[in-house]
Amino acid sequence: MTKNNVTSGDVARLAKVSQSAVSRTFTQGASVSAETRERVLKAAGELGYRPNALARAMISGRSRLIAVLVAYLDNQFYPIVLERLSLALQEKGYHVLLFMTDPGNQDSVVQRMLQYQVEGVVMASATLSSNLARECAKAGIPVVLFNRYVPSSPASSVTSDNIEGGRLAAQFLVGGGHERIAFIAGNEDSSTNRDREAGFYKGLAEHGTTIWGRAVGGYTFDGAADAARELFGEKDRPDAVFVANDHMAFSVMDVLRNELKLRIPEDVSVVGYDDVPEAGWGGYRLTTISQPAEPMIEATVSILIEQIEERVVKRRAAVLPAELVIRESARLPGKNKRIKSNRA
Amino acid sequence: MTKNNVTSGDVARLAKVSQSAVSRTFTQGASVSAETRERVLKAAGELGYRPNALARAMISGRSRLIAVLVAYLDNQFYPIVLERLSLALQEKGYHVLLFMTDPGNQDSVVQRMLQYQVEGVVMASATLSSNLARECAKAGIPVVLFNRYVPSSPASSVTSDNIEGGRLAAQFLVGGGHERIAFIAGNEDSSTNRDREAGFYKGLAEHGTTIWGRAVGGYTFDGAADAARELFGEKDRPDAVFVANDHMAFSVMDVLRNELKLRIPEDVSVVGYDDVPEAGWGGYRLTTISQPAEPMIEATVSILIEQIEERVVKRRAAVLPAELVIRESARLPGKNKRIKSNRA
DNA sequence: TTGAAAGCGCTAACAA
DNA sequence: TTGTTAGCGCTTTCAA
Repeated sequence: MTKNNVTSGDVARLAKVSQSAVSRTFTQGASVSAETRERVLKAAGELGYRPNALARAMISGRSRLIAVLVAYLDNQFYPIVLERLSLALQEKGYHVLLFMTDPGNQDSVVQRMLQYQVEGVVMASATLSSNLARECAKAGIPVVLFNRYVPSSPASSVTSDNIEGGRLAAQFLVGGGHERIAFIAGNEDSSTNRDREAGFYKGLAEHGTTIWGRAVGGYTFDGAADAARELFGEKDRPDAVFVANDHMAFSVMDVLRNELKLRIPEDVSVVGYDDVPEAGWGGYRLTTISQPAEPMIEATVSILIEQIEERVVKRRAAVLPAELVIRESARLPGKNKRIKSNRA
Repeated sequence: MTKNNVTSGDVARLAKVSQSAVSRTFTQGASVSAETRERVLKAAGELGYRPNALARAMISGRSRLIAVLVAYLDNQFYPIVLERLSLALQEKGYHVLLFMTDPGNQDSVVQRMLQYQVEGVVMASATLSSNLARECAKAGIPVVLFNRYVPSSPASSVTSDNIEGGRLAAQFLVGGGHERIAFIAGNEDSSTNRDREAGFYKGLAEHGTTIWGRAVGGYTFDGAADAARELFGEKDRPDAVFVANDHMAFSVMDVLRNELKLRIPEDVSVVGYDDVPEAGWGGYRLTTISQPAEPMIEATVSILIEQIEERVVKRRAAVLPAELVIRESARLPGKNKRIKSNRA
């Protein structure tokens, strides 16, 4: 603000055309003659004119702003998603208005993003309050839940096939000859945890076995450490554990190795979920279920843009295939290095 | 947009007051009688009225938007900064417009953020193009460089005391009795690398020694791995290495341990810079120089807000103290567990 | 294709 | 304290 004085009127005066002519040269698909256009561009260049996006948004009803709500960025999955998502949105001419939320401030966040006339919202690593969903629906703004879903809500969702992912983990662990297989849950209210866990149990059942032990880590680093201590503290400990995400799996591995002096995978096999960059690092070499970040982002953007441009908000749910990535934190079933999901 | 029909006019009609009365009840410190205020609030509540931030920004010249430019989010230092920064800004009533930039698209990013009438910009993990600096200066918009600085530019900066941090690393490594001390540089054009390296050499000199070897990792994971191979491939290898940031240090540790079968810290001591969360993880236990993220963010916000509210853009440079955090990746000099910077 | 005119939703003088 | 009035910078009819 402060100083961005140059308006379309100034340009018009210099170019000796009407102000609307200036506006037209700067709007896609408006009819301007080549000559007018050139004069306007020249004048604009001389003055350093830049259309005011706020004014444009007001009159056209299109802010080209997308609210992205994020709750915490310490799980590396989300920074990467945020990076790719911004990039993809930028490419389509939209811009990201970033909000950090926690359950406590979500109502004020909703108000603020709606005041800024955002055209869509994506929620990643954040819990959807029913209030948010309602307000957005009322305003006719599409919202997509990234890596989560709420069946009862009108919000769209994009997830990996968590059920199938859980099943893959079970199949791999059973195949590896493990006999006491445990699970460390994330946040029990989350759809990701529910589905991964359900798929995992289903997979175990398909191979005629069941869960040996279970603890809850709440998707936090410290919570996972406690869960690991609880599960592996006894003499009769599990010989394999499926952890609901990589972020927790690292913490579990730390406890197993450093506190309990167990070897991975000789004493215990560990399988995670997400395939964040650290999973490939030498300190962990974590066998995990990979979430297809890129396709998930593409789906998010296309759902959003479509609903914005067609001006119809309808619930859509994209489920992208997950895939097992074998590294060294779990004993191998055979010699195949990569098992694909059988649901493409 | 689509549907947020309710305007201050609608509220005014229902409350039977003027439209300005409505505006006043929603602006800080405007004079409205308790009665009017109440009637307006009631009507607003019934209609679900929400002031349009865009319209407000236009007329008042205050968008309350801050552009945050980021280049890559795979170094965990930045996601965490982004999280805290958004939170701090949100608390002050500002909002983050996020831009992912690379040297190639920076010009278009500048144009876009200026179109949105941002009131300030912070650049983290991104190189400042002189064009950006110039355009912002012309527009009277304060910019603060986070974790970097450009001496010749009008942009403010917030950094840790990288020179002193480098010195601390040298002192610690020399104290640990190492005799062949090497350095792995980040991006050689960056101020962080220049200062950390200069401080490191200065520290070595103060103890009557000099650098044994040096390689460049470019602040990337793969680049650091190559640098480590280059430096440690020879028979006559270093017995200690200071790596210009943690992100690279992890990669270096992976190469040393897994490829070269060297023990840390028995064969080689490794010291990093940043103290990202992973540095504390069991897989690395990295001794490192901690950047004071919280104070750095506070400084960023206060520089920004002050310049926005006083409407004067002047160059300021905040340098916050760095501190050695001792873990297990480097041999100890004595038995003290924490050496503070001597410049508070 | 062009210009004149209206007006998006709001804040900020100004007078009352 | 209140209402009236004049715009902020732009897009979009509407006639020409």
